[in-house]
Amino acid sequence: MKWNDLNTEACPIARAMGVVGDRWTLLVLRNCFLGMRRFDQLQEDLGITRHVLAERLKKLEGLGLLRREPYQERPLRHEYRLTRAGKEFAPVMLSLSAWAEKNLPHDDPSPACFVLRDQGSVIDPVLTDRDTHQELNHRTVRMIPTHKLRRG
Amino acid sequence: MKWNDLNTEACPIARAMGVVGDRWTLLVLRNCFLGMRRFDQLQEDLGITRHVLAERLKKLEGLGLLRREPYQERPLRHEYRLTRAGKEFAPVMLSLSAWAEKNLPHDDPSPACFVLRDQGSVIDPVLTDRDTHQELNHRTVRMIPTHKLRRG
DNA sequence: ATCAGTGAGTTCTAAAACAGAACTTAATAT
DNA sequence: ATATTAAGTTCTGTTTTAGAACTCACTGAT
Repeated sequence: MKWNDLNTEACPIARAMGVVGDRWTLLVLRNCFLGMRRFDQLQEDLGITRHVLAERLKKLEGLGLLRREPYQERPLRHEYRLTRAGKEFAPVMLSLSAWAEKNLPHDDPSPACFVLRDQGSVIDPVLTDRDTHQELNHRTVRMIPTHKLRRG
Repeated sequence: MKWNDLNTEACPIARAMGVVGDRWTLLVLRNCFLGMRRFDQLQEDLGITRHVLAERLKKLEGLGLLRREPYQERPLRHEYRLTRAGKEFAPVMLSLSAWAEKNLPHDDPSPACFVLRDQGSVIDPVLTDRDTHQELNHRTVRMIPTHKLRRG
């Protein structure tokens, strides 16, 4: 399994590792969710080197999570915006954040949080099954090789 | 922000990046969810170098997602098991996997999948709010700096 | 008692990725 | 002409990772 073609792996978790499995990418995405779109703003806020930021933005564009759009001409300048696929990453970000808040505790409060767009109230996320409405967690869910699926 | 003390960051997403933001860690966890516990089995299945695997297992143990337990004496041998915190990572794994299946498509079916423990049926995960039962996605959720929270 | 095998690592060298800083390019503003 | 801005690119040195070989404590067979 080679790092540079994880995107060709049949396992979705391996392909997902191709997205978040390196330094900085997850934080670039977080800042995009917070509304940042410009290279310099991302660079300054994250303290990432310009070299690596440029590489990550290209990667995220290539994977289809961000798209590069001109926001002015003369001089031509581009900004980065979340695509549909990028926006759909929100539930993952939310799950991950909730997991970390619970399981990697820290004294200070989180500097950012997720709220319901309408009510503005803080979210307590639960993963559920769309059909049965059961809560999905380690007690209710099992991971198995696909070939061991019953009737499938 | 230094890689080696991401765990001291106030932002849970930054701390989460300290867990999954490097090569292999996510796949080590996936294999643990699939029931693998032994060093050699993980090494062979993943094709990771022994050096890096040893380092990742130490990291995951240090973060509290795995614990190292003797499974025989003479010679003393240890295996790695998911802790409570490790098991609670399941919803993240599930969200991430579902996101990747949808947004990083691949021709072949996934070699592993999540099923309901009781029914054995394949899962269609939805993230919801525990209080309002609203579905949580980019249309219903917003990420904001904590200091901009209304009433709080 | 020797000798091959097992499981869980450790050690070595070379390649790749990353950090930190300086440089480039096209334009505007002074 | 000179400085400033935004979005990169290029350079050098350090850290991580890949790939292979080696170690260590035992077991079981010869």
